[in-house]
Amino acid sequence: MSRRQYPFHLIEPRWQRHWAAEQTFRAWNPGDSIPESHPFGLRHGLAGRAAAASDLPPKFYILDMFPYPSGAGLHVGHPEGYTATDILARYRRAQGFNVLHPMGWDSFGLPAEQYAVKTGQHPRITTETNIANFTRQIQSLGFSYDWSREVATTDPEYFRWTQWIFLKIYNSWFNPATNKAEPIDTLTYPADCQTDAQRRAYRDSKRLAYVSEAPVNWCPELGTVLANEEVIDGKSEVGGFPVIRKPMRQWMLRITAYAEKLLADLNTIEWSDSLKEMQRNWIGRSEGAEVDFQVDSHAEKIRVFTTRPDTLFGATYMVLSPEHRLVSTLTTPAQTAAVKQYQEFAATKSDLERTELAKDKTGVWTGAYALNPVTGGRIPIWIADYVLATYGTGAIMAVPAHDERDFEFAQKFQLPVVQVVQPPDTKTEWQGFCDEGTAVNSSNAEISLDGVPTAEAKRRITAWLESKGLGQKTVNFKLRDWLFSRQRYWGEPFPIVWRKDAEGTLCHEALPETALPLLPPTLEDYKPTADGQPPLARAQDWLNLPDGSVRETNTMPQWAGSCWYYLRYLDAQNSQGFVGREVESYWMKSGGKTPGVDLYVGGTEHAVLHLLYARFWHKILFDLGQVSTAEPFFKLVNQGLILGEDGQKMSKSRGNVVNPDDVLAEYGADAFRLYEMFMGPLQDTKPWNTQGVEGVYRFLGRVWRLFVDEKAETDYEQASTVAGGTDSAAEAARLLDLIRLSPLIRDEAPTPAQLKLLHECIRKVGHDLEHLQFNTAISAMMVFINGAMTWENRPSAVLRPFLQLLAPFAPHLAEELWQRLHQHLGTPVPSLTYAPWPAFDPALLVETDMELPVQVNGKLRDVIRMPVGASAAEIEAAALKAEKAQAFIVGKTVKKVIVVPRKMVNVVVA
RNA sequence: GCCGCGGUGGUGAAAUGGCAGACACAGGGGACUUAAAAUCCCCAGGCCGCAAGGCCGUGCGGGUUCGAGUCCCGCCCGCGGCACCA
Repeated sequence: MSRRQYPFHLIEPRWQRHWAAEQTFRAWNPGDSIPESHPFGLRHGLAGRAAAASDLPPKFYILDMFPYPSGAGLHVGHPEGYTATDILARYRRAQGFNVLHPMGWDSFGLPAEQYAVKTGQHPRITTETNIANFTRQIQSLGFSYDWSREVATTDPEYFRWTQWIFLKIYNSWFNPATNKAEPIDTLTYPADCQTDAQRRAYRDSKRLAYVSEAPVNWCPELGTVLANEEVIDGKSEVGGFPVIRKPMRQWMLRITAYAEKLLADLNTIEWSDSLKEMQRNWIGRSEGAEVDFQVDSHAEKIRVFTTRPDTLFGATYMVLSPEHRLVSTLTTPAQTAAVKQYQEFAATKSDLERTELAKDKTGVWTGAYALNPVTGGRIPIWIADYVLATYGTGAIMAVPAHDERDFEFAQKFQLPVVQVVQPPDTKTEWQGFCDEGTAVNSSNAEISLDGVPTAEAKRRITAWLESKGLGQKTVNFKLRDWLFSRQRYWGEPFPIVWRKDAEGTLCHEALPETALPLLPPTLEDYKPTADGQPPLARAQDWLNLPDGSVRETNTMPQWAGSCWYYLRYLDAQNSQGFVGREVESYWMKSGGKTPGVDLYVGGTEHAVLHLLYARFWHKILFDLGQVSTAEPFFKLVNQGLILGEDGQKMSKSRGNVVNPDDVLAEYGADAFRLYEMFMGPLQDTKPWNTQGVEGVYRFLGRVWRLFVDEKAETDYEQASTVAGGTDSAAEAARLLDLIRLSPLIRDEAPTPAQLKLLHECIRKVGHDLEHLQFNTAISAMMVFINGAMTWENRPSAVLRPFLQLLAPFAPHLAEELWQRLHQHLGTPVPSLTYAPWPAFDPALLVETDMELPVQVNGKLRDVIRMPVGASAAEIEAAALKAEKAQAFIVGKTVKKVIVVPRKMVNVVVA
């Protein structure tokens, strides 16, 4: 361990205690009574009174993605985003905003449960231990969170409202007429719903939370089902275990009802292009048409979805997915055995195998034919697993000439290929041509598309199909409804019971709101039951209610709690509702320009998980009038991954994991914060480099030495060596007392050069903070310090604003020096957090002279000094005489001279 | 395959179309020191040259422009996402 650059180990705990005692970062809600002495109140003239929303300054809501408190503790990736938001939070406070900057715990999750299965220790114990450790680690970094708003998703006082929101969703339906969610009692019933049971069945089929019996993603290793978003390449997102399809009765949330809004509203928010694109791809909107094909010699019709209705004349066969409901009806006796065998073959394939075998097309003919509605031709009906049961109608018309997959299939099974699109470039082979061109061979007695470009041909044929009642324009989405139940113990229990109705049908019923929170039962054993029921089914007393009803034994997925935590922060102590109206409106709506959370920073791993789910819940709550914005997160930034020193992803097995605690012990929180911001742009992936930490640490040391008297520093060094390792607060205070500021620091007028250096720094830091360019802001401060170190006097009027610039980045050091500076000058110490951000004065940057590069034919040849006010003609004349440029000008014809004011001169010669 | 993002010294990186490489790391040299650490000062894109200076240089090839790392066209490579979605 190298010698300490400055006593951060004494300074940092000291200021962390101070902030906690003063409640410095407490954010005030409308109606809150602000204490007499609180620096926010003093700054804004609100001390000692209750501030109405209209009295409070503009709000700024800066949010971090709250962590899952894992047993492994904090990773260096966590503080990257947290530091960025903290810097901005502190900057906005200095600018005068009412800043909300909270932290909490996404604490439901698998590891605590798996630990419980192994050891029998209740997941709550594990979770609390981990939260305590995370809290310690996060607090040691000096982040300016308002801890009074801390939430944990596992807290019954939190999840009672998660359950409450679920009930709101359960008791709503999506009204296509109003295009929004409405309470279920606005539902009107069709005429054939006469009995209570019929009405109930209809109602249950419309709810935004509904029960479905369908093939789901089952992960045997994890012992639970998973949402589509949690399955990657046929494996579980957590753990990478195989996932199979298995029919099960599960709770679903009707996110597909919001597909259009989730897509369209991406245009109203400031997220990165890549993230928006990921959500767009996941939602997967495609426009096309549904077309009905009459089955030959049969009453049935087969409906298909196609994005290329213009190729209808080229449909030479059809394919149903093996699970399609008509397969058994259509199959001829001769083909029955083969079809059955293929269905079984397809059913046993896992998702993983399905993807791996994607190359090789398989399928079986059903023996049946359909009629092409435009050509009238008899076309064979096949089943094949390249057609997915879950997309479109689960059936396609195959146009082998102009679809790659159909072409492959047709080749393999020798099915006819008919050209109906002519490529724009006549040299292009038409077979397998899938782009847009011109329709050919596409006419019958009633309609002709021949010679019509693809886009127009789509319109014409769709209109024709509609007029004939054979089909219609349709939009399809890849997005599937959200599988919302898990076979877990450590999650929110559903506030649902099951009861048999008069006819003996098992029906679900919501618990009343007064029954919330519904706590999970205490268990001895957290494993699923022997017959495969979720762990909650073990608790017989909890499960069976006196009135004969039985509780739902599934729990909600981990994503439930994170769907709305940013709303709970607004009003974390509210026991009457999930968030108060006025409070919600103040933080989410007021302020005009940026509705919702003003800045949200987190990793990219939640692109189609948390970030999609939370938008969905928010939109339901918006429709139901519970929140005042359509989108929760206005601006979102993804921090880049921090790699190990070897440039590889950090992992235990590689042994390249950097532990924040170690960095903190050696360099302190301020250096750690500064380094994570100095590494490179926030959004970039970048490798860790411990020597880079040394670099910013040295910079902080130079800041310290700019302020501190050398002699006092030596005295302190000796005393602290004698004192050894005692870390008591009293001892720390005694040692710090030995520190005196440099006598060079005086209350005297700064020189123009000193002011210029300062204001260049103010300008650059302010600009860079607005653009989240922390790395260049830090280098600007380094430039200032490198210059200031050479000064023979150190005017306080320059050092004071510098400390304000430094404060968001290295708050502990800045606070210490700020306090000392004021004491040194014998003035009262104002709050650094709420001191108004230094104003930038452009007038101080104006120079009398400037350096002007002289180019000849675009190449730099000389640099001339000119007065700032020089005219273009004067500059031109001087440039033509520039000594070093002469060699390139003399003897040539000057064709043109370009003078860019204050930038450069370019002499064009020939 | 499709979509998105990127490619600049030994390394992390800077550069509203206007002096490429700020700031830092690693490196080299020096001061201080009995010595080391720490600190302070200097050098540092490549090639040629004793030097002055010159030539080359932002993945590759073209183009626009007085001027391109930056804009346009066509490639190559890397990273991330999606992937039989009809």
